[in-house]
Amino acid sequence: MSKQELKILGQDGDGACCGALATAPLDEEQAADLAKVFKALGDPVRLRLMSMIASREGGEVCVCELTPAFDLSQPTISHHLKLLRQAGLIDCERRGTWVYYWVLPTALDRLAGFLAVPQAAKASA
Amino acid sequence: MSKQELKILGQDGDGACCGALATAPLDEEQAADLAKVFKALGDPVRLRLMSMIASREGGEVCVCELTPAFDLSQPTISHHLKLLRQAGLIDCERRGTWVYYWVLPTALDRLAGFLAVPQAAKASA
DNA sequence: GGCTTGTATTGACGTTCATTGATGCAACCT
DNA sequence: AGGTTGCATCAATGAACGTCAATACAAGCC
Repeated sequence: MSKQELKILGQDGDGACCGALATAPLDEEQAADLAKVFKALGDPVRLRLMSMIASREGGEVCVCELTPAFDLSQPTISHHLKLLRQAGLIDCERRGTWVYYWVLPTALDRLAGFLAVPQAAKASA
Repeated sequence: MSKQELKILGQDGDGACCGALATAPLDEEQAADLAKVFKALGDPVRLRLMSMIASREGGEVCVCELTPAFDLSQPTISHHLKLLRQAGLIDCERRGTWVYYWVLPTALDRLAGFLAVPQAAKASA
């Protein structure tokens, strides 16, 4: 079910890490990859989808519970879920008739770590 | 110099806080406000600008140092800087002939805190 | 005052994106 | 098999976005 996802926010820690934003200037490739993830979060509908999935007890939500929460058509919700999945922020699995989505916590943590301003830089603020 | 900036990422801590994404579903207004900030980061040029400014010794960068780092026209860079400023991520000040930009660390920290998955939710992952 | 340099704003253009109705596919039910 | 429900894909449309050339504004210099 999980086809193409971005690898930047994967499990291993070779590339960008803690406070990378304020550590050194990003090169074009890093910036392009990260921009895709932030762009995925840069839409109110997708942010609400993320929070609805992330805040769910058990961590999984059926699409049938997400769609009626919006004044949008079902294809639109499906489209947004696809973008979030391609950004590597969520994943899904078909279980019988229904499809369940969950967030990838490591992706969120890595994004958070990327943004957090390192202590060293806080002095000169 | 600083006209309109988003207040979501301001100094005080009444609204969304640590791990808010995974704590409860966002309402439409919260989602719309936050989406603007993530959207501002959802462009490779703006991400590079952010990292160039944030990683700068002293925390300030003159526009005249930013513009030549890109294969883009000066108005385009100015446009991106304006968007970052309107998102509340950076601020600027004119000093004689030149304009200096710096990041607002609290904004980044609040974004990072918003994304970070709280410990409670990590168990069920 | 005029000239030059640094930065922001305007207006236009091409591309990307969000949204929809129609359609397709998968799984259940009888 | 036929019908129904849940979800994804397709094709089209209007809005938003990134970019630039031209222009305007601000500050220093002659």
